[in-house]
Amino acid sequence: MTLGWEDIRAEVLRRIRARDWPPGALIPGEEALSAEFGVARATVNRALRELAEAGVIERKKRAGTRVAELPVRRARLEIPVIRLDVLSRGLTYDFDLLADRLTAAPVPVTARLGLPEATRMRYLETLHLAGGRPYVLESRWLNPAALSGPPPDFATVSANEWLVTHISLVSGDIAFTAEPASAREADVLGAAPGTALLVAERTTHGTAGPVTLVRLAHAPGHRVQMVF
Amino acid sequence: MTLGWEDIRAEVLRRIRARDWPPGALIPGEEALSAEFGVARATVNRALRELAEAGVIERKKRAGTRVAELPVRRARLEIPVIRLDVLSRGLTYDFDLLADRLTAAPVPVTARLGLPEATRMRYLETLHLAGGRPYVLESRWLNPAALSGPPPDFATVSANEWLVTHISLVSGDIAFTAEPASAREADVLGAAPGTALLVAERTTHGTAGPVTLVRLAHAPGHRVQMVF
DNA sequence: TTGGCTAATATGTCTAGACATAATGCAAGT
DNA sequence: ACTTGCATTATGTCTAGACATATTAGCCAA
Repeated sequence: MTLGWEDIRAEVLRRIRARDWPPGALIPGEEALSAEFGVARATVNRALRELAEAGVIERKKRAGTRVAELPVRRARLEIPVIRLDVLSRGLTYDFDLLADRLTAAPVPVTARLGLPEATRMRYLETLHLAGGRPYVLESRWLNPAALSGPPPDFATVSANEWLVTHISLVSGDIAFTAEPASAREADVLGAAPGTALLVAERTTHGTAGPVTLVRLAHAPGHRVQMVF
Repeated sequence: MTLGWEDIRAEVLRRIRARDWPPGALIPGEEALSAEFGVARATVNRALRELAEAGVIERKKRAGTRVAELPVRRARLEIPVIRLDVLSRGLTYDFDLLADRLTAAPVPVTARLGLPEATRMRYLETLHLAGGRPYVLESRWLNPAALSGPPPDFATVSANEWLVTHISLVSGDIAFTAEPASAREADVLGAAPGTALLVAERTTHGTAGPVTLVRLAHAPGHRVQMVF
């Protein structure tokens, strides 16, 4: 039975955990390890590259590979389209378009997207329903200039879903916060004002500039789950 | 100038964005692409593997590679040790050990960790301070049986930090929720009761079984930021 | 001492070819 | 019609060797 890159990864990880190679230590080079395990250097490279991506080791050319002092845990969040998120919980999905207008965006919005002040943007407010009950209130500012084709009727296709497949997204970020429900949010989500809501704020940038800033106010009790 | 795997990845991504290869479509095999681009198949493989990890395409043996219908965005959350998190914000770090006792863990705790009811566990309550002000309240249930060596004095080294370097973590999960501050949390964090708090709940499992369940109640206004 | 050049070195990537593995579809037998 | 088994095929991985690139240590000169 010959060794694969996953075996190499496992063995290196074991030695790190066992403190054969303590935090901060320099571990043997790829050449040495490939000789020891009897595999090609590419195989060792693959194993070590994965460990570096996982934050367990740090690699630098010429300087070699060392065990990370304080391993940074990395968890992956999968951000599905809201419709699929709801369906995967075994609930029926539906949504209501509450607002759709073209106005000058407020300063905090343009600032976060890096657009000139008072840029005219499309404001969309969508209430996503799971099993007939409010699930998420989506408040979205959309930069019309960043769209390649004409947008559809957002009362038929949710903005959330259309954008995923029609925007050449390049980069973005998400932030989670806990906020008290505003009067409007409380009303729409069917909760008491001031209730603790999990809020996700996302900005996305495409090839044609900043695309959208969206605020997702989740119904009380919502959990965002991640695995690592 | 010869092409590298990042060039291949970029070109494939461009064609997907440009809808040359629309969602759901089968794209040419590695052999065909390597011929087209004039690179080795391994290079194409590396490029496509990265795209698959990013959720842009889906690969199956024999069935080939197709463009994902609904690309699932994947964001990565880096979970640093709280001390480093605070320091990286330019604030001084400190912590207080508020509680440390050995008791029978309540059912919800043992259930989530998959331990027998009423297992005796160590309960640790740590208040992390940033710039002298409350930052996070850490409430941790620790399974003594899952520790390989003897734990240190948690009044000197925070449990948060010691565990990272001394546990062979295998898997775990995190969930974020928004919750109103309990009387105790409000008191400790210096907020009004009922204030919306961002709460992170983590379970971790090591090679020697379930290790710990921790609840991090963040001070009001806390943001958890992720990039993708 | 300081600055900059150079050579050594570990990782990063590529190639060409090979075998392994999984999933599919077809064919044969019940 | 239904199942079983086999050949096919695309991806997954490995090898051995090569060249590229970043970084460091050491040396030399100002």
